Amino acid sequence: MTRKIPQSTVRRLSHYLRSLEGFEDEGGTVSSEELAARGQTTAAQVRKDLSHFGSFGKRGLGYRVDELRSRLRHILGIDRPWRVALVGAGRIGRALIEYPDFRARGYECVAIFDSDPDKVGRRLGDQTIRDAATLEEAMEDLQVELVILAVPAEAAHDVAARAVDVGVKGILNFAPIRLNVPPRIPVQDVNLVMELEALSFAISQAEEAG
Amino acid sequence: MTRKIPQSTVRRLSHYLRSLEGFEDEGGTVSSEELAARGQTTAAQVRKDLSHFGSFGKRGLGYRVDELRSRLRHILGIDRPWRVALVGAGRIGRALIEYPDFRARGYECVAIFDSDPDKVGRRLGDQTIRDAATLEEAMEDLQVELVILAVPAEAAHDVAARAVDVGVKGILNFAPIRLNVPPRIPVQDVNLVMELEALSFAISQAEEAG
DNA sequence: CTACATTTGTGACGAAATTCACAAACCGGC
DNA sequence: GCCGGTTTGTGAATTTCGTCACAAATGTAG
Ligand SMILES: NC(=O)c1ccc[n+]([C@@H]2O[C@H](COP(=O)([O-])OP(=O)(O)OC[C@H]3O[C@@H](n4cnc5c(N)ncnc54)[C@H](O)[C@@H]3O)[C@@H](O)[C@H]2O)c1
Ligand SMILES: NC(=O)c1ccc[n+]([C@@H]2O[C@H](COP(=O)([O-])OP(=O)(O)OC[C@H]3O[C@@H](n4cnc5c(N)ncnc54)[C@H](O)[C@@H]3O)[C@@H](O)[C@H]2O)c1
Repeated sequence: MTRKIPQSTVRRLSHYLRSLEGFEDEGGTVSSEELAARGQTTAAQVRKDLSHFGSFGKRGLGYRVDELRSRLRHILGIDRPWRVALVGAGRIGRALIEYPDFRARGYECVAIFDSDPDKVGRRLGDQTIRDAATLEEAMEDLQVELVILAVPAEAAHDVAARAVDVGVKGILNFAPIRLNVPPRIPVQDVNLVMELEALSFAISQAEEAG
Repeated sequence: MTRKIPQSTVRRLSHYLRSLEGFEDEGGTVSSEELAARGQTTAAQVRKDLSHFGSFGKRGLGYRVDELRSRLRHILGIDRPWRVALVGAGRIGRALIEYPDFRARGYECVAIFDSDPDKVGRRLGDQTIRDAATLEEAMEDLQVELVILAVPAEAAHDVAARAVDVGVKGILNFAPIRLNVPPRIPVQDVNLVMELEALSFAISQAEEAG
């Protein structure tokens, strides 16, 4: 039933969950058709995506909103809190850590690290910025599971390796390089330059076609 | 030759370009094998990706680094500058606008807008923040082509529609909603919550498998 | 010029993802 | 309890994407 799930399916599951959160009628039901209309996909796709994980939903009726929501939360692994650390309290790091939606989804920031002596000791959000030299000790103590990596590219490899050494389970990487970590550690890359390039590609493509 | 290009191909092209920029030997050549080793793909994939756009490269030798680089720039549409406006000078907007890599790649910020009277008139980067009420007029005057949309979700639809009305060609959208713009306007969504969810999904999945 | 070592470009093939289509399940009404 | 209207769940068909394998092209050495 649940084997190799396409990455595109995972993204759609996130979309479905977001759609469901915009629903008032908690006890009500929703059909694959309605769900498809909100994301931009098809009813068949919705059903196929969900069927990878079991068959909740009643024929002739649809899916119960509250049940589907908690199922999706479970599937995405956010039916429990995650202990997150931010490394790199620079521009992007500060923006992220003050973003309330992460915590609302269960991602709880339990530590912030930076190597800049001017930043160490300052407050950011509800944390005091720690010296990056204490990263191993603190991450183990605090049982950090996820790292948001927002340091310059030169430092990213080193930080990632150290975090993995002390048992971190996954990395959200903003540095524009491919991290060299063991394959068992999932790494999610965010590369905003690439997103802009995808945009200008799409535009240029359309212009050429006329 | 050039028909419907997979999104995954576009992302790989960005990677190839980044790899090439790390090359010293400008006049030298690079093989699909070498290029594949730097991204995590195969030599055949590299050749297939490039073949969608023509056949540059010499058999028995490889691709000339400088030529391939300029070809990729052309394909991605970054062989010319793009006129970009930021709307929403909040946390994420400020982080982005001070990020030097955008300009280095040809994305030039020509205007910044915000609706908050406290922010209007302040400097940010090399720009003065403009009143969002003047968005239409200023965008037309400045011939803005791309918009980086970093406003709260409630405001995003409105801003997007207004930008499209005055001729903007594409949108990089950070608001966690699906914009309702005409299909001819490419929209690239960046949703960081979804990236974290993909991470926790991957981890949970691995744990269940044992 | 010929033999040889490379590496591209691409058609054929295979794998993966999406769409189709329909039997099975369910609800409400009577 | 049965009928009619719905909607799911899923094998099969289709489309899209990635890999393979090899002929054609190029450079080099002798
Ligand atoms: N700012 C953006 O909009 C943006 C966009 C895309 C990608 N990025 C990437 O995100 C990363 C951070 O970018 P930024 O703009 O926030 O840079 P920044 O210079 O503002 O912040 C980097 C922070 O990391 C700290 N740091 C450096 N080495 C460290 C180490 N070894 N351990 C702990 N902390 C360390 C620095 O002191 C600094 O506070 C970079 O890799 C950049 O390429 C940034
Ligand atoms: N901060 C993050 O890390 C982060 C991460 C992911 C997504 N986002 C998304 O990015 C968007 C911005 O987030 P943020 O954290 O920067 O919020 P923010 O509140 O710090 O900034 C939003 C800015 O937009 C301005 N604004 C509001 N309405 C406007 C309008 N109609 N026209 C022009 N400007 C307007 C506000 O004055 C404010 O300066 C949100 O949609 C958020 O969900 C933010």
